[in-house]
Amino acid sequence: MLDIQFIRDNPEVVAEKSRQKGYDVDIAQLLGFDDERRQLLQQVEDLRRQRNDLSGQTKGQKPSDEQLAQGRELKDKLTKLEHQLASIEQEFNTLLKTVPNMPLDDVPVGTSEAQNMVSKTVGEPPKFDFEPKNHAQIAEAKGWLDKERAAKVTGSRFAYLKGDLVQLQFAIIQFVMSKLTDQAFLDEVIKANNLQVSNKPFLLVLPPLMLRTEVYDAMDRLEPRDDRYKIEAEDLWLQGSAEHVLGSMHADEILAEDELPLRYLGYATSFRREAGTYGKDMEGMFRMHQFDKLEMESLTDADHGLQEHLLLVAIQEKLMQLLGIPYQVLTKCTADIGKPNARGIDIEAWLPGQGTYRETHTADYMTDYQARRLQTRVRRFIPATETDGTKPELAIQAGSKVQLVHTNDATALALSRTPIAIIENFQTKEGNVKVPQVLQPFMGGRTEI
RNA sequence: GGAGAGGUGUCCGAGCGGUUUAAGGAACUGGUCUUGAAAACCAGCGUGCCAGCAAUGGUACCGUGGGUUCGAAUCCCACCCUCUCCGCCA
Repeated sequence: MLDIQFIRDNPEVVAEKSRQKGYDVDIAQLLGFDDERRQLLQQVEDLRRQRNDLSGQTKGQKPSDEQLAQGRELKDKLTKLEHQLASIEQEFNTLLKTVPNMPLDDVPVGTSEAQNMVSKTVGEPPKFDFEPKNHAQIAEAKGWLDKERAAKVTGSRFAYLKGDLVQLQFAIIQFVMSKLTDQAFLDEVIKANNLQVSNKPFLLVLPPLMLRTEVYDAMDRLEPRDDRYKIEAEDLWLQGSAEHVLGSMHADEILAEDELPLRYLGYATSFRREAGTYGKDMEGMFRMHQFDKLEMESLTDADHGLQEHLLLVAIQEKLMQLLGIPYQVLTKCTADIGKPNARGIDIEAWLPGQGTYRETHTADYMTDYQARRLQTRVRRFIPATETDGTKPELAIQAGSKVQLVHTNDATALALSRTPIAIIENFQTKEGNVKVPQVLQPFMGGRTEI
């Protein structure tokens, strides 16, 4: 949710930037509700003050008939006004929630994903002296992927993964966990990219895979609900990405400043209905209803949010480089970053089987937009300042202020799509797959599968 | 699933119709003392919203939502969650 004060102060900016993201929000109507609401609120608070005054007078003694009558009258007026206030507040809040986060200035303006900008290309697509196969052909020939039987049990977009592919998946998990929990690795990434961030390692988390409606909605990731799985008879949804359950972990908390940044590396199976993608990417395991993912989630204070975002992208890139997968970095345009996003980056891996780059990672920076509804805050210290003594009234006493945190999430590595990239880029003429060197220690030293 | 207990500020914890503008403690911040630190002592210290340039004032918040009352953290109802015991279970 956006700050109403910001909207009051910058109505044109909000209207324009919302439009850039593809949201048509009636800011004038929103501000009208806001005015109405504030006027009512003042009347209600005045009546409450009168009630409190009266209650203070009769404290410890029986109220007179006159006081009782007065109290009843106040109560009637209040009840009426409070109902009016509640209904206008509901309209106000509903409309306020529809206002998207403001994109940062460096986000390219665009009307569709076609305007996303390739900001960087790393690695050369491999050259083959044979016709490269796609991952489905290789995996099915190897017996690694069985979708036919999965269709029998669960329907389309599910698969049984078997054998070496499973081992490869767990090797990737081990590899990523070993890097992100290693301070030396973070130091290296921070230094190479000239970032001003903490080198605190990530904490491994196995989160719950379901969450309640209220929490999901507060994360602003519940919509479109068509793409979510609802648990029947429970107020629970299957999470679509570990950030949904990781980011909401600290809802309604006021964190201590020295706890930040909070960095989590969550491993979770993610569930997506893939509504509206019928017939798209049906081959292999590119687009599944369920896939495993390692996800980074960071909570920082407002001053470190953007640097943290850049760190997460740098980590994504470094992992891809270590694996040796060619990729490009996409700066997403205003139309393609999500509603709560201020900035969004995608990484796309080169897939020789498709002869194109395809999305394997996302990095989202939400500023304080998610935190406002989650009510995840940090108590920050304001150090005392002294003057030279000539104007002691200018000295500021030490104190603290409570601020919303900034949230960041980013794919560390998505299973299924990263194995696809490995299978296709490292395939041999014989239909085998060379194991990237960094994964070999986690594959029992095997160099080819 | 059955029975019982409970959800209060950053944390612990008292309060169970009107001296609560939420006791007390811890943590934290500043100070005194000290060579320095610890301890001790003194002082400060919740969050949101509304008005205001500000100082400040008002109001709300004691799991959530309703209700009773002149007045609710306190009473009633519903729901959510946690803990203990029993049962079931990987």
